[in-house]
Amino acid sequence: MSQKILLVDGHSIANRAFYGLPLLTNTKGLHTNAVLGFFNILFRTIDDVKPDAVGIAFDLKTPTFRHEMYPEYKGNRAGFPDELREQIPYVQDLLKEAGLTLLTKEGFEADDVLGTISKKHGAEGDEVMILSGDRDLLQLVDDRITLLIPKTKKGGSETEVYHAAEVIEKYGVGPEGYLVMKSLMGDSSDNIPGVPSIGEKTASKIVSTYGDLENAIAHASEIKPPKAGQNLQEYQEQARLSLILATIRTDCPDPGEVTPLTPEIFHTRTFIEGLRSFELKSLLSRIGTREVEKEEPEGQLGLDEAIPVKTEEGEKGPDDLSAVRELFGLLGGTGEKKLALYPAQKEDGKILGLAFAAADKQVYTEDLSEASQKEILKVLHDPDIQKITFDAKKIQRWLLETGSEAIQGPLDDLMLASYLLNATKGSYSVDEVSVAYLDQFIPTESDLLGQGVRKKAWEEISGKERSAYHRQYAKVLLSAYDKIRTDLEKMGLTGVYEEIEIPLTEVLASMEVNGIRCEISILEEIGAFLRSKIEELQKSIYEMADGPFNINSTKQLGTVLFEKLGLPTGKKTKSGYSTSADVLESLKAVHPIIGEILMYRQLSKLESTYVEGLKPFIGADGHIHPRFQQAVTATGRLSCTDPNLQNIPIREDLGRTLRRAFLPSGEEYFFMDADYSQIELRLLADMSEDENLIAAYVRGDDIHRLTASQVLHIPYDEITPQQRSSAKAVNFGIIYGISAFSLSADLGISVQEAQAYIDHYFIRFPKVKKFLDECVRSAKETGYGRTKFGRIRLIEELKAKNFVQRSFGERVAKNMPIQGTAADIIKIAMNRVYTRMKKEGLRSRLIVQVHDELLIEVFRPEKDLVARILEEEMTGAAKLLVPLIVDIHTGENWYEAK
DNA sequence: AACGTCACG
DNA sequence: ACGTACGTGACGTTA
Repeated sequence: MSQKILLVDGHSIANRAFYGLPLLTNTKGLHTNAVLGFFNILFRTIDDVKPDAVGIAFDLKTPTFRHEMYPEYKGNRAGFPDELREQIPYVQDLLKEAGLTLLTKEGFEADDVLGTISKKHGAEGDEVMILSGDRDLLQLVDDRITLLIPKTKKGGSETEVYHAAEVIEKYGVGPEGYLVMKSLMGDSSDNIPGVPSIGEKTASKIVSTYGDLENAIAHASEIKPPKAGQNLQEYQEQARLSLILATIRTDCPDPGEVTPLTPEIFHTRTFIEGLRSFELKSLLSRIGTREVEKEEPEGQLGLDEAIPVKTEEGEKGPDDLSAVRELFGLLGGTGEKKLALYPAQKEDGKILGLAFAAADKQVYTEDLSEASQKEILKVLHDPDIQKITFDAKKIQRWLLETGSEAIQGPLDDLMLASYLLNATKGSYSVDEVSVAYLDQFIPTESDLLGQGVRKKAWEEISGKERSAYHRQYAKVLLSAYDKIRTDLEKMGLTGVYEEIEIPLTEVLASMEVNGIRCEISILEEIGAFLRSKIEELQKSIYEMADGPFNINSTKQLGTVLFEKLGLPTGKKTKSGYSTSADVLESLKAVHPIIGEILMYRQLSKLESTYVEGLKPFIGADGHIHPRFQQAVTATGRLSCTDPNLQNIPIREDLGRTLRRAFLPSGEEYFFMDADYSQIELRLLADMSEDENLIAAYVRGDDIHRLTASQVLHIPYDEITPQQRSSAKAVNFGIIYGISAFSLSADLGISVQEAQAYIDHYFIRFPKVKKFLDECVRSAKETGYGRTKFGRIRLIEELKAKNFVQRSFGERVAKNMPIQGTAADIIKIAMNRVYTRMKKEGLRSRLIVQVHDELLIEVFRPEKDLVARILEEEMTGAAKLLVPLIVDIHTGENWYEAK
């Protein structure tokens, strides 16, 4: 039986790997780039080649027969840098732990071992691939042996493949000829002497003309250029020696055996633990990759029982509906009623299929016909069945879009659970849950589909693979559920999870499905105006700059302003002069071009981001359907993308007019906008229990005026607008974890003056100081900050030795409880408002949230009722020591409603 | 892909 | 004595 054999030149690949990646260090301080790169190249090649057996050869430290013949051999090799040398044993240990036998031979080099084994297998009719970064091995290539050279280009995952044809193409000679070439050219890295004045070109010509070395020596006098021929004559002994040194031996005694690539290889416990201890996470997830491509994935994937489904034409099996019914049947009776579900999602966001897991069974179906959906809905609406999901909003959207009710009964979302457990990760995936809770490595989506431009659609891989992947994900959810709930409980997060995040999934889904109407003609109108202004400004700027340049390029702009026009430079950035608005603002008086540039910037921002940027998001229904992301921010806020509707201009008049393009979906509706008044400062008062602040809010004072009065010792009624505005900056600063330096920059005063403000503030509001200090102290003790409702944020930076990082951690520890509590409160309010409007059967609906503000599309007859609901549910969302005030505005568009 | 910039709370 | 506000997302340029 002919086999495919992969042979690897260990040192050479480690060397390639080392230089292909930056010098990475894990948390234990060990360098890992060569280890990571080595296995990346190895796994990639195994994926490509799919060999039956693998052999990896290494050099030994002991001298070889070549050293005995020629003591200078490899004499001037600089050797590996220490950072690489120390990684070689790690690579070797990991390979051994993976179950491979390393191939080495006293007195020989790895090349000789590879040569011997490859020729042996070639002779037996096997197909041999040699993986090396060293072109010396080209001499081994024949019709059964191929050389693979991984390219070192950064991030490149390409491999050069050398059959005999490619060798001839590239060097003009065959594999044996390449060896002769080398003995003529020499090789400085191995200190093979060669013949002076013969380089690659001449060597190639000589070899293609005369074939072997002896024939070339015999005809040395004919060789052109004559100098080369003369030298060959003169240095013929040296050439003969070079030939012997360069010749890879194919007759090593007992070179060892290749290891068959059984499913166990690379899947041993010790190997996986080894990778984990090196913190090579990307490799861990890669391991699953090859598993799923195996013939029978089920067993290895740990799927207990796979019910075959008709995921593609021609594949026979019981029809999906009965398979789904069979699985749902397990949920009856008195047993555990837990159902995990995981959707397959197309690129356009549509649901392609659904995987379910219950008890020990999983099914995957792409039959979303009415009959099938009916069956599924029965379960999703069953109040006795526990639904376990990952990103429940996705399912909720699907239900709402198809005109069904959202999920009813107990619902779990392990994405949200993971987010609550560590909000600083930014992205969450089932494969991570699998590793963290089940110690099992499963393929990621990009393992199956690839990434970037080469990313495939689900439809492009086999139905079998789609099914296996999604069933496995559903199974992981079911298996990890108990453990993750235990963790939530342990961290005191059950409340936020059950009361806030889970119910919010339906609210957000409904907001996304509804979307907000955006009138493209209004956008266009503003766009046309902006473009004409931008053109004028551009002209004027070019004139003042004495020539055109790209104003959008900070680099070119910097050159024009600070070199050509010689304006005084302000801050610097990594790559040159800063041209940010605050720098330019300070130069406004120096040169008239500055004002024009600031205006140009402002207008281009509006044009590119808010006119052209929004247009593509307006759907066929005239609505924008953004995504409200629930598991992104570190503090518990929502984020909004595709597009971001949380940063539509409002501060400047011109930008604000863009809000006129946002309209209610029909004549019978208008907008109502409700925002919390100073919610963060009120929370500071509440959480610090500072009597002074609380009293001010209870009295209904203007808080900034009060702050100014107290800090400056000036009567409340005598505060100037200037003083009030400074106090406002101080108040904001407090929430952000103030420093005198930043406050001074913000207010344009000296650091000493700023420090005096801060000192006075804390004398006047001592409990605030105490509260902020306590936030830092407890965060240092526990490792996280916590909101009033229990949400946490891990703050690793507090442990940092580095002052800058640690200071950042301290500011975060002060800010997160406040910002996060405000986020909790508005989420609670959203749930309450949504539930109430739904219960009372209103046609009005929540459409956008902007951190402390809710935008509602109100059905005209429901005006008073909605205003009352908003007021009651928002102010009632939290019981504080100060009143929670909501301001409500109405209008025919978003501009008017603020 | 990273950077600089700027829109929002 | 360190460099500095907290939280986001999107755009255009440059590497």
